[in-house]
Amino acid sequence: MEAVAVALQILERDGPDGLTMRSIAAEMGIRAPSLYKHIEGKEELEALLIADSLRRSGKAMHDAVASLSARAGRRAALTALGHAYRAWALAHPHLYRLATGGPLPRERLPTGLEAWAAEPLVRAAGSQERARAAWAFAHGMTILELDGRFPPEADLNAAWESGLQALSR
Amino acid sequence: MEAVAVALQILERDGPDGLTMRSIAAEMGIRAPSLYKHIEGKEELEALLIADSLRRSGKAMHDAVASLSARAGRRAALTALGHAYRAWALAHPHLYRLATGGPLPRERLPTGLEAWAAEPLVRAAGSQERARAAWAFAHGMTILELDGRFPPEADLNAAWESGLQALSR
DNA sequence: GTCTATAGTGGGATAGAC
DNA sequence: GTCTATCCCACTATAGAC
Repeated sequence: MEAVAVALQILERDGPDGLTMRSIAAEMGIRAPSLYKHIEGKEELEALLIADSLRRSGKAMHDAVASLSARAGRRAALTALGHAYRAWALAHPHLYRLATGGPLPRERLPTGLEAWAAEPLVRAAGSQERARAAWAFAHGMTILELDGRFPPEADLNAAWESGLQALSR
Repeated sequence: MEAVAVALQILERDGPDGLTMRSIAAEMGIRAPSLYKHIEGKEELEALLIADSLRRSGKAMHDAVASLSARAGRRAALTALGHAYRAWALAHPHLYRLATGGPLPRERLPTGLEAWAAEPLVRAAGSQERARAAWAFAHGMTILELDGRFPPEADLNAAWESGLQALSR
C-alpha cells in the first residue's frame, strides 16, 4: 500500500493530529526517514490528499446532478447538490476539513481539478455570484456542523432547507 | 499589561503560530513558567480570547442593528449585519479564526454570552432556521475569503449581495 | 510572583552506510 | 529503498529555591 493511501486511512481514523510522517511510515512497516524516498515532504503529502478529496467529492457532485431528470429546475439541482455535499463531508470529516481549511496549494494541484469539482454547482446556480453564495452557505453549514457549533437542539435539516430554498430563487 | 491583553496583541500581530506561552511571557518581561501563576494553561487562555472575541464582535452586531431606523425591514437589517460581520472579521482575522474554528469551549465561557452575540441575527432573520442559514452563509463567505479560497478575480461584494438578498426574503 | 532548571513530548527532516 | 543515528525545532508543564 503506498504512502497516500496509508495517509488517507490514518487521517480518517485518527484525525489530523494522528497523521505524522512517523505514523505513516510505521503503518507501512518502514522507518520515517525512508518515507522521504517516496514523498517529498509533508506539504507534498497534504497536497496529494487534497487532490484526492477534490476528485472524490467532485465526483459526488457530478453524480448528484447527473441523476436528475432533464426538466429538473434550479431548486431541484441545488437541493441535490446540497444534500450530496453535506453527506460527503459528514462521511469524510477529517479529509473535508483538510481540503477546505486554509489556503489551497494551487501550484501543487492538477490543472483544472478545482474548476471541474466546482462545475456542477456553477451550472446549477446559474451565475458565478450565486454559485459562490451557495458554496459559502454549504461550506458554512457543513463546517459549523462538523465543529459542533450549532446548539445540540438545532434542526439542521430545517436550516439547510431554508437556505437552499432561498438561494435557489 | 496582563496576560490576555498581551496574548491578543501577539495573536493579531503574529498569528496563531506565534502565540505560545513563551512568547506571551517574553512580551510581559517574565519567564514562561511564571505565566502559570497568572493563567491556568493554554486552553484557559484561548477560552478567554474567544470570550473577548464574542464580546467585541457581538457588540459590533448590536451596534449595526441599533443604528437602523425603526421602519427598516428584514433586508436592511440582514445587509447591515452582513457588512458588519465581514468587516469585523477582516479587521481581526486571527481572532476570528480562533473564535470560529473548532468546537466552542462552552464550559469555559460566561453564561449567556454566546446567545447574546447571536441575538441581533436571530431577531433580524425572523426564525432560528433562517438565522442559522444566514450565519452559515456569512461564516462561509468570511472564512473562505480569509483562507483565500475564492479565485482572485471573484467579485465577493456581488456574492455577498446575492446571498443576503436571497436569504432576506 | 518570580526565578532556574528540567522533565517530557512531539514533530519534520537529513547524512551516510548498506 | 532501507536502515541507524541524529539534529533541529517547538511546545506545555512542574519542582523547588528565592
